[in-house]
Amino acid sequence: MESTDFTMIKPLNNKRTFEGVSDRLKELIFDGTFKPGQSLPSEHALAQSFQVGRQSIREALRVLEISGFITVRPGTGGGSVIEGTMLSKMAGMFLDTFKLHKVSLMDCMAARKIIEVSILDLVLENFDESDIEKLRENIRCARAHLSSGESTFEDNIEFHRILARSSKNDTFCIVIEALLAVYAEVRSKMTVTSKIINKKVLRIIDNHERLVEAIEARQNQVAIELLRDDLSFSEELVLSSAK
Amino acid sequence: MESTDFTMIKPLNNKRTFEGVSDRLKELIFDGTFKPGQSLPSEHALAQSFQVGRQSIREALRVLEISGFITVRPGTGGGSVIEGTMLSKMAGMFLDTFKLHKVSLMDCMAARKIIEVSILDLVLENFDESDIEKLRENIRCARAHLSSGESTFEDNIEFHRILARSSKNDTFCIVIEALLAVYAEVRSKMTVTSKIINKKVLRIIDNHERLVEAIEARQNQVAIELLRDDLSFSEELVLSSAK
DNA sequence: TCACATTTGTCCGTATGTATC
DNA sequence: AGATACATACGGACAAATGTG
Repeated sequence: MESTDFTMIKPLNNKRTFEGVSDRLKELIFDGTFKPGQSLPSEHALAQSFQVGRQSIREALRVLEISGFITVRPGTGGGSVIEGTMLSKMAGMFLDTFKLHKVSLMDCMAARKIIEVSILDLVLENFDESDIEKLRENIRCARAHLSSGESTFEDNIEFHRILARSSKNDTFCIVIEALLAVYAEVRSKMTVTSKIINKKVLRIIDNHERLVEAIEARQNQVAIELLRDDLSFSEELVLSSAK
Repeated sequence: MESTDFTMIKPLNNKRTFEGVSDRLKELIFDGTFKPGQSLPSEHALAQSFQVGRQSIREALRVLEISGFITVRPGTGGGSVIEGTMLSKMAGMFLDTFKLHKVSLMDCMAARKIIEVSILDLVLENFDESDIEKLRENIRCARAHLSSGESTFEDNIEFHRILARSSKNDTFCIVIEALLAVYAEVRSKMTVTSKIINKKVLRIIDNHERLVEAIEARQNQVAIELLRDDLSFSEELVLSSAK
């Protein structure tokens, strides 16, 4: 300790070093200094800029990585690339929360039913032709996969994603993404004989198609009933397999 | 490299070391090997157990920490304590997602209105006396804070949290927690003159009280209208201040 | 194909801050 | 107050991955 008074150049923040770094980097991403697609400086460069050790930088990057702000790749030209969306990480964390809190599947499916039906109201108010086209494309895709013997699981998930987007409300998109993650996790663990599932899958796709028609024709009540059917069917499927 | 064949003691996983560690620790928390309130072994002990360096352990712990699985405290007897809930971290990440995706406040408040009204249906089916008592206690608390000049902001947030819990559906609790985080963030940035806000706050509390009465009396339609009023009022408040 | 530079991934040794006893 | 145990942080070193000439 020399006599010169080092009146707190850093200790004024009670945060840990890596927290200060990750918070600062978050700010810079939020305010657009670093844009999606761009890369953050290398760990070494960041350590020099922030005047901290590389370990602190790494822990800060770890925070940003699992929060979904960046993806990190090794090697030349690699580094920390700023992501444009946090949706998948967000949904993943939602899933972890469900597991830790041991939320019942029944609760989750019930909530999903209620929320999706609510969303449908918004969809019926706000949809446009391109939404209908995306939904139809999804159905075509699902039929193609079905006939070639591939799984239509992802298509069915995507259908509900597109439906949520058609509401033109981003909040619902995020919420549905999270709920779908739970659904996807459960379904992915289901072992089903393809014979039985084939008939069921066809029913789901046909149901989706009728739903799209009802939406386009603005037959609100019909659409709501069809969506309820669809979700009840998924509910049954999941709850029965989960014993 | 000796001639003895090291047939993959580790490299069989393509994951990074800290990922393997954090995933394994997650499993151990999920399956109840480590229970909430308990502490993980110290970093040094973990490093020895996993046969990896401390830095890898640190990054793994960082992942678990910001995911909400553990909280870390320095000092003797400190360490990594397993948390019982990830709700606040979850809500925080939801907030980050909102910011990064630049979701409009209007969307968020609209979604909240729709979802909370949906929840009210469940509340009216499932509430019991203890829920009513908790809501009343919250209102008493809010009035006390109001008369002593303190902020009733947290009370108002808590009211909606309790309402969500009364639905007995954990999924909605999580979703509402996330939406409330967005609301809280916006409100916390609002600078309001206490004179004006006092009248508004009183109106909110009175409204909450009438809502509780309507729920208890099972006047479903009245309750729904009162909740809509309450949320519309919040919506106005937030949207006007946000320009 | 073969270096070579860059960047992340990992480990070690050491020192410091902090909370508990 | 002192000792202890722990997280926090730094710097150096080397390995592994990846793109470039």
